[in-house]
Amino acid sequence: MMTSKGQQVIQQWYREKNWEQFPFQAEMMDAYLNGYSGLLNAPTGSGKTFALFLPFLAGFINQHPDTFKTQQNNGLLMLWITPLRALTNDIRKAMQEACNEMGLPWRIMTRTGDTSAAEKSALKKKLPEVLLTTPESLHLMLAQKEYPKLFSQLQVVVIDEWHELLGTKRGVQVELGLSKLKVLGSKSEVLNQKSKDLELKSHDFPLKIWGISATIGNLEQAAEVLLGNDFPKEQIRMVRANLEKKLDIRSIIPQNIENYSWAGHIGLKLLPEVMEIVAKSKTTLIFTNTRSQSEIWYHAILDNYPEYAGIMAMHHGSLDNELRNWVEAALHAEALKLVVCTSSLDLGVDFRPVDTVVQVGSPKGVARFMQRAGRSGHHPGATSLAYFVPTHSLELLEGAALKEAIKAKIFESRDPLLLAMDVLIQYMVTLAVSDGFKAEELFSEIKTTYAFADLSRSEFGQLLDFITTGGKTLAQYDEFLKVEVENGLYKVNSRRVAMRHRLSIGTITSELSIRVKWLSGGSLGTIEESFVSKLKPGNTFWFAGRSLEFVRVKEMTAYVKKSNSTKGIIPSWNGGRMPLSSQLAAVFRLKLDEVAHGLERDVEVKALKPLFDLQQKLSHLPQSHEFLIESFKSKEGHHLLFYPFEGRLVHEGMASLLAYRISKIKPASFSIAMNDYGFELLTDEDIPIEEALEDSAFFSLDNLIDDIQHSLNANEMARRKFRDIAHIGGLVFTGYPGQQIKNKHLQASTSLLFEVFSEYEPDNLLIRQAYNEALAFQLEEFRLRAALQRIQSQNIILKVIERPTPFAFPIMVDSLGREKLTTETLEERIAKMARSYGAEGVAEPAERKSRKPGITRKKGF
DNA sequence: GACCTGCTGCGGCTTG
Repeated sequence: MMTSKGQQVIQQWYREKNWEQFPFQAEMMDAYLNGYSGLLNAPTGSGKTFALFLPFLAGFINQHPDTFKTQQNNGLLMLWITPLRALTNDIRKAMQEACNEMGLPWRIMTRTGDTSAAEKSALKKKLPEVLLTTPESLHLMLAQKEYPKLFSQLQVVVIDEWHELLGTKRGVQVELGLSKLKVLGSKSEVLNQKSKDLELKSHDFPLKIWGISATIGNLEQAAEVLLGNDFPKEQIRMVRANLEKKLDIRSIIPQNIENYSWAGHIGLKLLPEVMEIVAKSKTTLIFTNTRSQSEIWYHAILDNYPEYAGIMAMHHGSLDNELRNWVEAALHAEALKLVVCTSSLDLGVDFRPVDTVVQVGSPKGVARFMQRAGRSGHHPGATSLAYFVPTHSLELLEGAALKEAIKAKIFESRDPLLLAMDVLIQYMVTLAVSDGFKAEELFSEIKTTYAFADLSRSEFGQLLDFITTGGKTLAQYDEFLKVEVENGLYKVNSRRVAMRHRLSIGTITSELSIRVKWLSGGSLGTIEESFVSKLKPGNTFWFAGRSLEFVRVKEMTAYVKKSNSTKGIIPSWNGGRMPLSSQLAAVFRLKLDEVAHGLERDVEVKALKPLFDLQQKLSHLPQSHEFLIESFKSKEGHHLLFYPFEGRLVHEGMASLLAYRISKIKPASFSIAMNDYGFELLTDEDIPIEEALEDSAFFSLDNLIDDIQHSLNANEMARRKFRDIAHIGGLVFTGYPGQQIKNKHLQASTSLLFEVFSEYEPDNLLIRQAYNEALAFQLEEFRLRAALQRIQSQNIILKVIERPTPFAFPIMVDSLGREKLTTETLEERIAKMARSYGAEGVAEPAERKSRKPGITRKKGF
């Protein structure tokens, strides 16, 4: 094959930079120059930015072989979208340097929330050749008058980190944005072709769209979603980097498994073992699952290993940005030996000096663990070293499952969202705010997206009604009449409506948080309203790794001063709940089956032998064709324990469902507890479980939805989902920047809307969406069905047990957490419970306790 | 207002 001028220039420039090291770069160049769009599957640190930027440059040079060094442009040629504004600056710098070195007089700019007003207006006057932006900022651009001009010269759009967006509403927003760019881009290219007679190989979609994605279970589908339904299949390419990353994963095995905790999730008992690893490593990242767990670990290390003061830092999403940036910079500068963090450090730039990663507690998913493990040994060819620290005994088996899954290359999928009406409504108003839209034109554009392929014309009609007249229900309220129709053009004429809309573009909603500031000025981060409300002036709490005395709260800010107290509570945040992924759960069940068959391949399984022996002795070790139920009586009542090993969300739904089905035989009220492995039904009456099991309907899928509606407070679940939907759909205004409307008011108004719709317009599309979201995300209906189906084909083993088994114990401890009034720490209560049940293997508060800091894992006082 | 272990991410500054 002839190499074009563009390729020669690029190759010459890139030669010193190890082009040959990444063979996929050549394949990418070829795909791009031949007019393909598609998906590049490459991890961070593989030069993926250049893999797309350089082919684009080569294409440009080919179009202007003699003049490219002087070629002036009057428009945007490349749009680069990333989910993280922090990434835009690094990418911009790298691109700009490349252009400078090649003598190309180009400007690379960013447009995000961080871009100054001056820069934004500069952008409006003269567009750069390359613009780096976020999905939200793209939509803000679409909300500008005469936005088509911005994109009239556009040749390629790159969606970086597509796997992070796919499966979220931000992803849907990207799909909608692309459907518009495709129309604008193709129109302009047709013009270009006529006037300049460009020689392009493909003409249907001259706008190229490329996604960059880490490995996920559904890459092919990821490409489909990105490109939409109308993209010609023969114009799509998948380029795979196929860079094998060597991983060395080791579980930390508690020395005496019989004395290791059966329950719990903090894992501090293994602190000495972890610190041994830290001491031997150059730089270590300790990943925890929650922000409060990071604080707890940081505090414990500082207390027990004071020599780490100054060379250790913490990083999580509620810490001030300035602090987080400092930590990242210090990591790069190799000034830190240890960072305790959450997944906030998952993203972003690579941390080259890191040689060891420690994961405390189950990462709950294969991909998440891979990504974290990959943070260490960040040189091409280097081996990543990651340790898994179980926080309770049985979790050790997850370590074995993780290794197995990684070996078998099992990855989670990101399921694309369908028919997110709230996002669509927002988009429609966005277009109405700028130049307005024609209904039929827009409908056909929207139909090209994967998300709205099944949108019916009548549903679209309902949405049009909704934004123009408020729909059936809200027609009397001016507040909701946003869009007007003039000669078939849907337009927003009110400046107030337009501005409010621009203020609320985006799909990320969050709880109102309180900023924590020193009395002397300077911000530490944010904590939640509910936590602050429990503080009294003079109280001490630990946050951002410091002991703080609460002074007062004023205008959404909690003022604090330094405290010398070594005791204090640690805030916890209400974040998302991460159930065990279905892929990891499946491998976990596989491991359990091996255990039941007496196979002891893994060190983890060997170590757990005493625990499994006890489980077998007291009850049973289920094989893969068996389903274990344990029945047990105590002074609290009748306990039933079920073990689907399917993740806690599914267990929550299944527990309510089965409780409901039992109560049809004999009325009773149940209390429910669950973890990722199973769930417990507890009632003070005798449960007719044998009778229930004889009925084939017990685990049946028949009447599933109906029974779920009866057994769970489906209304309440939908009402909670509706709150976010109402925000995104623009039904409530969250206030001007800096003066947010009180949470309680918003709560009340979305709740009211939910009721009004439910009563007068039950077929309302947003209400329907709320129920669907509750079913899909809260209940994981799909997994619930699959689990029920599996159980139906299994042999049910019902064991009457004398006392809690190793499987049962952690679940029953879980239910302790819900008791409202107690002054004991969880640890004390576990110990007490262990004594009262005579359960073996439950550690008394260990001898290490004297070294431990005065942390109680309690919320509030 | 509910959650009780629970991550991450963006954007906007003027009307009525």
